Amino acid sequence: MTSTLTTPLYYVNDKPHIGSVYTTLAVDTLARFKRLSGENVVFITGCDEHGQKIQRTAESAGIDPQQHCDQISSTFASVWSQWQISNDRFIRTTDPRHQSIVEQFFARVEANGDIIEGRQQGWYCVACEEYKDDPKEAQSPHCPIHQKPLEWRDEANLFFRLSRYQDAIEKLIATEGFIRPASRRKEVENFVANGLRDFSISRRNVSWGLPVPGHDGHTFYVWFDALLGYITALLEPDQPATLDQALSNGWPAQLHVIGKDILRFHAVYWPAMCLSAGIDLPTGVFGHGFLTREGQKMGKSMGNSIDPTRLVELCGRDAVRWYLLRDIQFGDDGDIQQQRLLDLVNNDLANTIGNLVNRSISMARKWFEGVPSLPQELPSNHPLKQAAQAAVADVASHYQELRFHAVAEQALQLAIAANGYLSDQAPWKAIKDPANRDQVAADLYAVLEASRVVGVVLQPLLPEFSERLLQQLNAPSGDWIELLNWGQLTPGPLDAPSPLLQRLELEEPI
RNA sequence: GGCUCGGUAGCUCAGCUGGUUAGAGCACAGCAUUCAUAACGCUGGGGUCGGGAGUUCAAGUCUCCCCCGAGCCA
Repeated sequence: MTSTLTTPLYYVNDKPHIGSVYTTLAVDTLARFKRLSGENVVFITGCDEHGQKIQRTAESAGIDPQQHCDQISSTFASVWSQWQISNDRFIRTTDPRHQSIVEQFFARVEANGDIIEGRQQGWYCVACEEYKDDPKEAQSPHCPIHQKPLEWRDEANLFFRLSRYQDAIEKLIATEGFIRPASRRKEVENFVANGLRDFSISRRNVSWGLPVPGHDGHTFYVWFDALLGYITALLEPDQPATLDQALSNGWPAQLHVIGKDILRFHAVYWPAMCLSAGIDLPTGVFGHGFLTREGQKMGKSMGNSIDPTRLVELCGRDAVRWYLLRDIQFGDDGDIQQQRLLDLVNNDLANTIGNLVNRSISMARKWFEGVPSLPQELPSNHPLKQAAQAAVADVASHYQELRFHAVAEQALQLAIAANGYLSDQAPWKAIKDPANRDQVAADLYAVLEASRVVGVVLQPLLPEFSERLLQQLNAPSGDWIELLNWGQLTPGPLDAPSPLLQRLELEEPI
């Protein structure tokens, strides 16, 4: 059983922005969780490279569209590597194998009687690659999203008979858990309830796209082609580009994680296409929220975009992952505030968790040369054992449901409990009387063990930070689920600790 | 215009089916402490719960109207 997880295939219109990083970090965390839990994961990301918008962008830059795509998609690839994203695949829709998959898929849909010729008239936004609903007689209408003039189109196109799938789609989106978060389901339901209309899947006069077999002059509408990238991506590098081969490698996708703006494509159009082609439906779609920055939309025109590369250089991977996934409930919109980023990273990671590990190891080394051996087993109602059990409870389902903030909160609570326990027990005082040595040993063991559990819980979320933490504790490795259980640190020497995370100090804006 | 979701301390947000003096974290102030990354711990100030009306013994929590913000559809 393979868990196929996807980010969107990012449009190569421009370099990666923080929003793409956000989505990708979330899927990365989920993928890491699943791998640690023993699942076989295919984590797919990549780029969507066709369409008139790309064609025009390349033209205006005076380069060949392919060259443009090569440039931008290589930027995406290098950003993901910079962020140490654990994707298994990086698919580009200009991959020659993709064309073959699209053709086979289209043939099935056409054979099923779902392709008809029709005429599409209306105002079109090239930037959205979408027809808008402005009335025919509108005078120079503009796209509300892009603020650009709409173009009048009147062309014969191929249509996909989406309307035939009204009932099936209604049933699908009513399925518990198919659309997450649940709060976004209503929106799609309303849209579907208004009646599904056939939509055009081809364009004329767009050369930068895949030609539609048997229909001269048509290229596939970029969305039709792009969604199929999820399937092409399943092909191993050396496998023949057949639809059946790809599908056997992990289809259906378990979850498509996307921004809320493209929920409809994934929750309605895409499943209908799959139904038509007779292939299994993805089991879930998660539409997350949008990020603003200091209360403002980000964008080139605003001049307040966040460059992922600069961000990671200034703050580091751990800090950004922590901030984005712990402070913003995944699914909701969020606002990136620099001061808050600094406060949370410094408080939570450097002070609360980092310093906990640092002080605990220092004491353990000073008085016991490392993890103390226990004179007798800790009582089963030990406060830190209980705190650890609370921290671990539901951790798997929190990850499974993409409640990353809840995971973070639970880990943090355990670290806070451990710090509090140290204050209560004050081993630095107790140790002054040799009669207390056993008690101090037990206390330090408990605190070190609690720290270990914090590290294990956070592994999918903060892979590098957790790795350093567990290494400093000389913690055992093994089955992740097992490692969540209390009491696995073995007595033995420890090396001198070094801070897990330096406090961030930023003079300049990110 | 129809619909959806929000509006709770300076900032992020919790507050389930209505029930004692409305909570947490951050920020801020003070105390304490030295094992530790000027870290940890404790205490405190701070909110007419968007506005108004209503239902109720009792409303942040229910109903209606209005205002503001985000979004989907037309």
